[in-house]
Amino acid sequence: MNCPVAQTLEQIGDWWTLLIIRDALNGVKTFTEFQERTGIAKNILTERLGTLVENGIMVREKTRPEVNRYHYRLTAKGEALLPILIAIIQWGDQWVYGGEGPLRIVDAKSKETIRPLTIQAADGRPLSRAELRFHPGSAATTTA
Amino acid sequence: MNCPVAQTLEQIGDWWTLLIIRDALNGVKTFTEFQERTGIAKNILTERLGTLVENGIMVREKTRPEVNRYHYRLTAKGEALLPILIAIIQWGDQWVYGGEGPLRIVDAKSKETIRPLTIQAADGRPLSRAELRFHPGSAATTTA
DNA sequence: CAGTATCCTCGCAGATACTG
DNA sequence: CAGTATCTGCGAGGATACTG
Repeated sequence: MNCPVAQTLEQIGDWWTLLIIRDALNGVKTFTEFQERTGIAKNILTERLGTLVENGIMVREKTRPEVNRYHYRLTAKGEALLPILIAIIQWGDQWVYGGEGPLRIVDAKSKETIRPLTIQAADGRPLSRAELRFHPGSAATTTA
Repeated sequence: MNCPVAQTLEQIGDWWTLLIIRDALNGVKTFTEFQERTGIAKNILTERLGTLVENGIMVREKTRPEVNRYHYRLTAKGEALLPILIAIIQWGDQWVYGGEGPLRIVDAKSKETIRPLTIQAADGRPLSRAELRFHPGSAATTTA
């Protein structure tokens, strides 16, 4: 499917994959720590991490040259997933937890909760749903 | 899992579900049109639409009182998924298509492409990844 | 610790046929 | 048109045991 939604889902659309990325953004680095936090089976975790590395979303690095310990770290492509995660967290917080969710994302300095993501025109003006269009083809996002 | 990411994925984390929402945001309304656009099997589509309605993301309405034709429409909860979709589209466009993707999201008035989503502090100042913290527990997004 | 290597199952997706 | 109903498979995901 020639659609950025489908293509993105191809790389991160899997349940476990997004949870791995969530944990990575929270500073998790090692295989075992990912495994304990997500509760995923080891073979599945191996495969998911492998795919993430293949897709250039994470890299696998030795912690020290002579020991078999590894860190998984997000690449720039992986870090760029942050807005997706934020959007997901904010939606879940509002619509599942009614604004009282267990997780806040805060400004490190002021400790204040960050704003809901807003959609902005090229000049910075906020746009509502109705002011947006998908191109090309008003109802032709999709497929081929 | 008591985590807004997991909870959100519970409701929209499925491959087909997000594609349905993508199409709904593009104005698709009827069962058959969803089916043709996504290529999903009918029984699966039935189930997915049913779940979306159960979860309050879409509603099913008769087009006219006496005929068995229906429209599926996004609720406010469903429309609120827009930032997630936008974030996904923008990521796919940049990191899969290298900025030359097949889909642009434009300001209906000016026809200009909208900005990449930015993360903002309470005062509107844009925040980088490093300036964010997840609370509570620096590395404790997660679970229970 | 950081994985492989197997085995097993069950549930989801697909296909097809049918209905108001 | 807008679905239900049924069958069927296959493959992702889990559990467990093993390894450098």
